Amino acid sequence: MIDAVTIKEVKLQLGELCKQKRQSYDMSQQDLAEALKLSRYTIQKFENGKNATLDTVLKIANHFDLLGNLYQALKDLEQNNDINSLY
Amino acid sequence: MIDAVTIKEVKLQLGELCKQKRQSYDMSQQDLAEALKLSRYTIQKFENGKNATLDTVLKIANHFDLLGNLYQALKDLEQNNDINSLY
DNA sequence: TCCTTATGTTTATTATAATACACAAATATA
DNA sequence: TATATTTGTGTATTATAATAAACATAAGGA
Repeated sequence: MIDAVTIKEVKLQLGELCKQKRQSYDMSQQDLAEALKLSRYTIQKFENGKNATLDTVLKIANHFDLLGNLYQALKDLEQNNDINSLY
Repeated sequence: MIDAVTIKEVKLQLGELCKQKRQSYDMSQQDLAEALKLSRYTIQKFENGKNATLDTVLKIANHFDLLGNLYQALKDLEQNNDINSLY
């Protein structure tokens, strides 16, 4: 029996990923905020799993070069090929 | 030379995926809105590529059973294993 | 220890996503 | 054709994400 993943868990994981990617580029929250023309508070809240807008999430994803992969994954899903079915 | 995917394109693709999944379940925008306790206008705007909140996107993803895959993909990315590197 | 930097948190304000209507225009369905 | 259903759009209001500024608290380096 596998526990269902919750929306809250996904948001926390998104924040964790942002933090980890940001640190891997040796950037502070302030650095990332300035690079994306967002406020540090927006980054701060996102990294701690709070709600955000799609634009904010995608700006961050784009900065870490994840937009192409995301787009392709969405295309695959549309053709009823979920990620797992590719193996 | 590959054109970079834009944030706008990702939002449009997200909307398309929502529409396609919704129709595959024979649901109207109204049906989906009621199931998720969102307004039809929110679904309408999302399907047409407008900005939305993370909560809205994840509610929709959850309804179409995509949350687990998304969570795992995020976990993989955190370990520097992007989707492509799995092949 | 002092000084700098990064992060967490608050308050107030602004911008905008979400809601709740209504109504028109398509798109089926009988 | 009619009729019903779905979708697109408009307007006003509400809820909340984003901003801006300040301040506290680490945590790290000189």
